[in-house]
Amino acid sequence: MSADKLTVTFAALADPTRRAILGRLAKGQSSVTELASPFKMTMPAISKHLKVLEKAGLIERGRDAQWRPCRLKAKPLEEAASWIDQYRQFWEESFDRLDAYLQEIQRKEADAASTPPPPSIPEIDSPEPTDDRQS
Amino acid sequence: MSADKLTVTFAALADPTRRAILGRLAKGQSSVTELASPFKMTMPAISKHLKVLEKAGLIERGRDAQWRPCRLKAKPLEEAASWIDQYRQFWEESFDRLDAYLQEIQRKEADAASTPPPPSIPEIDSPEPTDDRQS
DNA sequence: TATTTATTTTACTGATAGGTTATTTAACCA
DNA sequence: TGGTTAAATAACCTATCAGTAAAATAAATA
Repeated sequence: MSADKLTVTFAALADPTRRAILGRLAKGQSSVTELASPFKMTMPAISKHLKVLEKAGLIERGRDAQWRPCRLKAKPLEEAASWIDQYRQFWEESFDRLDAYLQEIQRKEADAASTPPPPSIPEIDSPEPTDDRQS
Repeated sequence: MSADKLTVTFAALADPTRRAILGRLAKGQSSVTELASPFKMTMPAISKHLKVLEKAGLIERGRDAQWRPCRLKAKPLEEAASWIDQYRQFWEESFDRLDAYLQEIQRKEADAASTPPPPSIPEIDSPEPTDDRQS
């Protein structure tokens, strides 16, 4: 139980309905019915989506009489953003060329066998090789 | 078929094994066997993860004799990063207080009924209310 | 050509995700 | 109190996911 936070966060974001709900909540808190209105799905379906978002810490639910106002809690997005940001260099143009070059070097060295890895490839804080699998 | 790119990207990232694979590839291209080595799972499992990453455009596979070297292609991460970045204001401290204030205002106005939405809440480019559901 | 190495594909399994309808809970209102 | 509105829960269905073992494919090598 309890996969790591990044997994839960990304999984929550991997659904267009849930992303749209977050988009709506960015404009201010909202009731469940109001959140549901743009969608062609039933309330229980929305309720489930909200539960996923809540478990990911992306929303918080209060109580106002019979309404359960939802509020955006963007903190987990910070973690997600900074994980992704590790890779920024890889999508920036200038790096792409350097990358291609370094990888070519690396391939040749591998062929020639031995010799330590190329000079100083911008090294990424290896996202834990995750011996973490589910039983 | 073909859910939108963000969905596919986030879904690909919502797995620690796949994130670790990307982490490994950030250090340079790698064969499948090499990628598999840190994990306690079988080759076909890794092969499937690679297929998910490939379909998300996060890796590219070449051919070098019997090896299929994988390379990181970080472009989709850019899109993901900029989607998340819409919410940056919401996790930054200074905004949290403003947000709480604006949401309180908004709640009171809702109670009083009528009157258009509060002044100019930092508005987010509403991530499509996604009539997009799967058939 | 036969064998080995690297990888993918196939066929299967159990668990989970996303949706539904029907029912229940909670709070307000007449 | 009884009725209405808001939302959550339960029970169910189907599709997809993450893994497996076994077989097939592809290329190098003896």
